[in-house]
Amino acid sequence: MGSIEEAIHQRKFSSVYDKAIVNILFTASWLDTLNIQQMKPFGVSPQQYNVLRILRGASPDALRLSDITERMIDKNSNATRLVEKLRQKGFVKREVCKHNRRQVDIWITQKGLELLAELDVLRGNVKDNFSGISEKEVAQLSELLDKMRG
Amino acid sequence: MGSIEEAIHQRKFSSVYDKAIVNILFTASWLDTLNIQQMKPFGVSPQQYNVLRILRGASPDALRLSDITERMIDKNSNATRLVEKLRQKGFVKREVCKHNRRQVDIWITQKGLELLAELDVLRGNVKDNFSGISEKEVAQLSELLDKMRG
DNA sequence: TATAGATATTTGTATAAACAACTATTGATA
DNA sequence: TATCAATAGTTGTTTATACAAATATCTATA
Repeated sequence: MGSIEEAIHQRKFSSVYDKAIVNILFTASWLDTLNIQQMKPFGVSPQQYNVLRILRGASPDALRLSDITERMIDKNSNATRLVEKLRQKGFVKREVCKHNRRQVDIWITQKGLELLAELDVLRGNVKDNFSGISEKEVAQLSELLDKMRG
Repeated sequence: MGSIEEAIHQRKFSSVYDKAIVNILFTASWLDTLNIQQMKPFGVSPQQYNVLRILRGASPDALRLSDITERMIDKNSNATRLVEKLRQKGFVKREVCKHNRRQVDIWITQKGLELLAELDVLRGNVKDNFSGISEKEVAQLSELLDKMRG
């Protein structure tokens, strides 16, 4: 696909800043599209996958809904509804917290762990998808993004 | 906000590739949230803003719907509906193409140009929002993103 | 021990995304 | 010049986002 200029048929940007912003948004949309296609056969969306990975990180401990929200990539998403979707499919279990009944504890189930294991295999060695860029450069990309957000 | 590790409370990633992907998605969501808030008072969404900028780039010439789709940041969006929303607000004009009646020509109106001018002022010197990163680094960020997409 | 405020989550609702299916028009060709 | 495939755009439908408002519970304190 090459440069962002080719990708969106735009020859000039008003500044390198503007170009970088467009490039980040475009690349994210591109990644999201790939992810949606890859996960669709498994019946989960990228956001649901993200929640499952968060829960696996804490497993076998539970997380509260607010913990999940804090850790989500997209902070605006509605964790209640995502969790409910996952619960209906049997990938997570939820229970009102006994000590503080405002809170809800959520765990990933065995079925959820198995789904992630399948997806891990499918996603394979992530680096295989990025042959044109070195590990060092990828690390640098992350650093620059961190720096950009201030 | 600092590192992606802080931002989403995650200490370790399975690889630098995985971390970069999460970082791109997170940064895009963060930018989108800022953009939504900034544009809301003007009654346009980031996607609609994107379409208007594309049309300004061609102005005073028209673009066909397919041209707009090709140039959009989010290729999955429905250009028909975005254009219709903009038309209802008077920011674009559309007309079935005379030579090929399957095609639709779309122009940005004076009102649309004025809206963009206002938004340009508001968005100000984009670089002011990114004080922690140099112009050189921002350019490098774009290059790395291009490279990552292969 | 009432009560006001803080906290945690849920629900409502308008708008937008994802993606397939449909319509209209044109171009190629038999 | 009919017919079929290709092209350009539109519409339908399900699901998700954005964000405000509501509910439920807890905590501090007068």
